[in-house]
Amino acid sequence: MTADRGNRLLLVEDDGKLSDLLSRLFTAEGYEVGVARDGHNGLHQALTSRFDVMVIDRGLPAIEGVDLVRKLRAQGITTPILVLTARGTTEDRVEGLDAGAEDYVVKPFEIDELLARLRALLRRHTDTSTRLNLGERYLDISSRRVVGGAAPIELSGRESQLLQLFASHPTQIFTRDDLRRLVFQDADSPGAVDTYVYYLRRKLGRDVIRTVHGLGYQMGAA
Amino acid sequence: MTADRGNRLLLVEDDGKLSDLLSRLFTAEGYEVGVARDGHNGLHQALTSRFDVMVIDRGLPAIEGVDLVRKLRAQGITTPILVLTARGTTEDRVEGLDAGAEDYVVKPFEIDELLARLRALLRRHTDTSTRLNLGERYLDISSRRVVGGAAPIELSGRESQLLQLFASHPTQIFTRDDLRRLVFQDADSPGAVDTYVYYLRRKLGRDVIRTVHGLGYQMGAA
DNA sequence: CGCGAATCTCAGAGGAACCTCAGAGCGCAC
DNA sequence: GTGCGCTCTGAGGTTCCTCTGAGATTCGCG
Repeated sequence: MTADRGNRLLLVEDDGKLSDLLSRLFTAEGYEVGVARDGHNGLHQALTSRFDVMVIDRGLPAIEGVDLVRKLRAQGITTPILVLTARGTTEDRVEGLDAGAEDYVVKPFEIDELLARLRALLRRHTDTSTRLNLGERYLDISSRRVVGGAAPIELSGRESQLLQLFASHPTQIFTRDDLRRLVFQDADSPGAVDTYVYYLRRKLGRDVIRTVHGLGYQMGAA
Repeated sequence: MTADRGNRLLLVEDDGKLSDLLSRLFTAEGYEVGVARDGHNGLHQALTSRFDVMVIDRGLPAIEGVDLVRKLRAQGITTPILVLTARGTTEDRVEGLDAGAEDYVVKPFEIDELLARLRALLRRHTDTSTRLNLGERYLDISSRRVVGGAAPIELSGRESQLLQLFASHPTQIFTRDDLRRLVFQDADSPGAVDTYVYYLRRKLGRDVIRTVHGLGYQMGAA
């Protein structure tokens, strides 16, 4: 997950100076960068080569940026796309999202923000999905809800973190100490673990988490 | 464009057996079906809720089918209407169409033909570009009004922009920062986001937008 | 069965996040 | 100019989350 060595990035940007700057920046960050100067070329590269993420400028010759996104999505390409958009009207800024882009950055932008968003994009797209199986129900990580019953059940941040851990390692037995270190910030808050197990049980039913007396807790009834 | 989720269909049919059969058929076809057994009820539902298409029988108690169409059109409702009729004379047909119905099917009819005509009706009428689904209601972007409740609710420009963004991405969670960058011009107006969420909730009900504590906001009841 | 240890349950403190709303500033229409 | 509606600010009140701690309950072993 940490190893972002050699993620392949396609940059579609017509402005020479900006293109140059960005491609060097991305390279310095460890990306393998492919550059296209217009929409046609971008489309061609995207269709003939594999990329992990794309950065596309809105104002492009030949094919406009948002159209390019649309065409790519129409071709079934699901690679995450970040759109660079000039500071315009609200519609301008939102249109990229509607076309199927995952994220957008408004120019002029902070370099650090752009890089952070790229990392977030890759991370988000890497971990398989936002859903974790809970038997009958599932946990929607991004919206922190458990869905599948009559009404969705909302979880707090901690509750969600804890449940995530259990759900992604259904057979593992976690000691209180494991959980304290993995989920809870504070070095010494031994009681908090028990409390949150209790909260989850209260919200989701006693069976979600099993107590292994003397050892710790485990995902229940998997 | 994005949301392929169930077109809402209102069926007004007094004959119990036929009503039952049709509503099940439409549901199986993927429509969200509302049923009324007489003209009064049909009128009431059409005025208080939003539908994408209506199927109305001519021979109705209380208010006759064609009269119902006329009343609906008089109320400014432009939802496409398909009329079912037992009689098939030219005059009948003309009367229904004059009243404002879009299409006409004579009983006994072929199921497939009925469905095909419904699809055609929806396709033709899909000026979805100006409409965004809000569950029971919809946002008319061009007039900046939310329609479908008792009385249409007028929104200001900002309110409309914000709601548009939520409505076109019902599952996405937007951070305050996302919203600030996308909807609000000013780089730093962190409080404005909260204020406009508050305005929308005050006008449209608390549930239109969900708070995800510590993360941001999301379209409510998705 | 009886006892200590482990676990469960829950009220509440403290702080962060959020909601509510009055009002100032601005632009536009008359 | 005057009035009105829209946008955004900022302050105060409220709600929610997190974690603590203490009493009640259950567990496992002799």
